[in-house]
Amino acid sequence: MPKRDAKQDITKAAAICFARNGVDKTSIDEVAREMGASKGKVYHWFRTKGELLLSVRQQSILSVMERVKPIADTPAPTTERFLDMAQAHVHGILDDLPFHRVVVENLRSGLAGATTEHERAFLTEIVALQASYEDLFREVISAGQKDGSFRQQSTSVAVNSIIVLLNAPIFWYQPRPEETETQREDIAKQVARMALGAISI
Amino acid sequence: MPKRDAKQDITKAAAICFARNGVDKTSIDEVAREMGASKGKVYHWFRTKGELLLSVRQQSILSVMERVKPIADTPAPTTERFLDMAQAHVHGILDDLPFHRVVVENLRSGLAGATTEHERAFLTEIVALQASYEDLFREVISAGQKDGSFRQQSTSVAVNSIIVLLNAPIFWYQPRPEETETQREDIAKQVARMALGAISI
Amino acid sequence: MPKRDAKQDITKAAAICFARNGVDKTSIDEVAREMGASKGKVYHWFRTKGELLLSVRQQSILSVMERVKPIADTPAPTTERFLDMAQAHVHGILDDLPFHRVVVENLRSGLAGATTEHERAFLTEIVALQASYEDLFREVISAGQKDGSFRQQSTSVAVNSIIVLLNAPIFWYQPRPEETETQREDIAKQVARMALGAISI
Amino acid sequence: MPKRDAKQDITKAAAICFARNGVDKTSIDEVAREMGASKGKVYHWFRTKGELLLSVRQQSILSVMERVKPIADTPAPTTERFLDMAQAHVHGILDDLPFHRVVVENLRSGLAGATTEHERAFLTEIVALQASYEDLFREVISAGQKDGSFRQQSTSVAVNSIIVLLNAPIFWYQPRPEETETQREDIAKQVARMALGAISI
DNA sequence: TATGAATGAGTTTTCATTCAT
DNA sequence: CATGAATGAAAACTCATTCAT
Repeated sequence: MPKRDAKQDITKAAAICFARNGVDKTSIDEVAREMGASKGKVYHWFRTKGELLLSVRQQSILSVMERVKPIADTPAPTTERFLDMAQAHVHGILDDLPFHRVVVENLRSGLAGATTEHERAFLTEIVALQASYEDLFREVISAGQKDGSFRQQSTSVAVNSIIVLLNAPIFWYQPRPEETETQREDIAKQVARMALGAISI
Repeated sequence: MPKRDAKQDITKAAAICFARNGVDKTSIDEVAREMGASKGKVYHWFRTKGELLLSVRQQSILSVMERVKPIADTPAPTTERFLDMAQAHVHGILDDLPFHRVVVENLRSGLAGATTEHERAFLTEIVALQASYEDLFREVISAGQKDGSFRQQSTSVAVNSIIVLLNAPIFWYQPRPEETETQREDIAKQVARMALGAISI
Repeated sequence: MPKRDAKQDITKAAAICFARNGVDKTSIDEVAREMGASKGKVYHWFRTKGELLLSVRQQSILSVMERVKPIADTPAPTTERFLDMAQAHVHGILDDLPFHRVVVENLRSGLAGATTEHERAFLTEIVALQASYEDLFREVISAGQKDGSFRQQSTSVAVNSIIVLLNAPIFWYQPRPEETETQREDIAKQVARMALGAISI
Repeated sequence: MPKRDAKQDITKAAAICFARNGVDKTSIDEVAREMGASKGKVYHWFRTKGELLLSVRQQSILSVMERVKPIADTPAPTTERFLDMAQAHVHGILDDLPFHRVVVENLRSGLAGATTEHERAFLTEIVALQASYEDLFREVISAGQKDGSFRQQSTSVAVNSIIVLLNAPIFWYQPRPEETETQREDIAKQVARMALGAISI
């Protein structure tokens, strides 16, 4: 099995378990059981539990970025561009809810718990990744403020708050068996529209 | 010492510890040490660690409600009323940051981990309290939608999202020693203004 | 409330709790709750939990002795006397099952756990009481061996074994709501008859 | 090390400790220390302390059964067969006294304390094993009642009482350093003889 | 006499991590 | 690469006991 696959399988299993019971109530044994392997396999690919959590976080950022970056690179007008980016973000959240829930619930423990040299290096990398993701929004908002589409205000506060707002469904969305696709579409549209309103003049 | 005092002292110590290291990384021993008492005292007043967390959550809701309710009861126009409520909420969050951080980071564990009969009863009570707090916002938003101040959209999604947005500083605000008061004022104003924009026409 | 009553009430509550969940799984709090009092009351009358267990044991011996001694003092022929004593013993066991169960299940812990000076003194007293009870059977068996009614064999082994046999219902008798009186009568008769057979020629 | 060995080693160490101080006064740490291993090892093989106790009980039944079953399968006349079975049972008890003491002292706690799903399943298995052992005596006693060797009486009461009687040495036999073998022989003979008398015409 | 708050030692259990195979 | 036995450091929780009221 190539390196990538093994690591991704484990990361996915970890995300599922972490989302189900919380990081601290999930044992490595449980993660292994989730993917039908033994504890040893997990430790073969990840040195510590913290590294596993960081891996989940990395995946979470990458998966949303994959959707948002292409739109950010578009030359569309700021308002339209922002709206599309926001909607793509919410869609990404809704499509992979457990993954993102884990991350949001463990932002701080990620910062505090990185004890190993290895972990710290990994964390630095992820923080940079997160920053580069936030920059996508920083840029479009900044541009909108310059061209008069968006209100003049602290860009930092705006960017941070907007991202929290776009993550909001994490806290209250309960996937239902029926008509999920349309529902998600509606939620994504509404939340993105609210985000636009939050920064518009 | 009357019942209230002991329980409140313990709850406060717990909030401090939970905020510092996270709930799972905090031992009951540490909570006891924080208030210069013995582990036994904590267990005399709270049967489980989960009950202690619920107590923190209860205080958190009550303290914000105390600030917001009087404004909600005001006959001011919806837009103005909403803006003031929102600002009061953010202010409450910023003034007691650690307390509220604990709660937001552990919303789901509160739901999943309530194993004891006692805990479940307590949780039900708190869920009702939280619902009654959210109703303050539900009502003003609903009123604004009727009188044409606010956009027509799902009220549930709007209320839930707005509350997450007002909680946003939890995720990024770092209190600094200097000029905190003005800073907070500015942040509260800006976030409240963004919230208003998020629902306005 | 006179001394006797308080101590007896507590002893009875303790016996009930001990029989229900075992001595070690019963807290003093539970004993207090059983009689609608507070932990402090128990500790006012008994210095340690071990003393409480000894008190249960004392009551157990006294209550059976009360039934058996009058018969032992009778001048009836050995065979008849033994049979009546045995039957009275079994009856006593069945009438106060929980009490006696506790004692039998904790014979050794009574010996090992007596740590306090006070407890040791109490234990000595109870061991003497138990010995004097066993003597009732020792005497009748001994007499029967001399007059040719009972088999010649080690009297110690005989006495010890007979008493265990007479206690046997402790291990398997389950009181049922219906027709208990006749049932008990039958069991007492049969077990007593078996005991007689065990020592007869 | 094969599975069997580890589990058996732990069970044996547990039996020794339980017999020495009682189940409740024995910590898992002590069991581990007894066999020069770590607490973790015990928990690797047994999920709970209760399961460990059940394992001791299982061994206890199996070891006596091993001695008695071959005799029960013999075509000897009922009286002789019963006497030999009884003697074998007492011998088994005396040879492994601590083991059997543990079991008898904790018969009920085994029933009440089985909380885990796993434990309940194990308990069911053991109850069946115990029943099959008792059946050996039920059958010979029943046969003796039919062929006129034994008194007509409730077979259940007889079987239960006889087994308690055969276990009696548990309560009073103190192994001494000198001349143990002959002593045991005598005790086994006498107790078996008493048991026979208890059911004979 | 009785109460119940407080203590702190002790117990079971869990789990990340290591390592021989 | 993968397994799973073994370790040992926590951590939650219990409870006998004390003591001020």
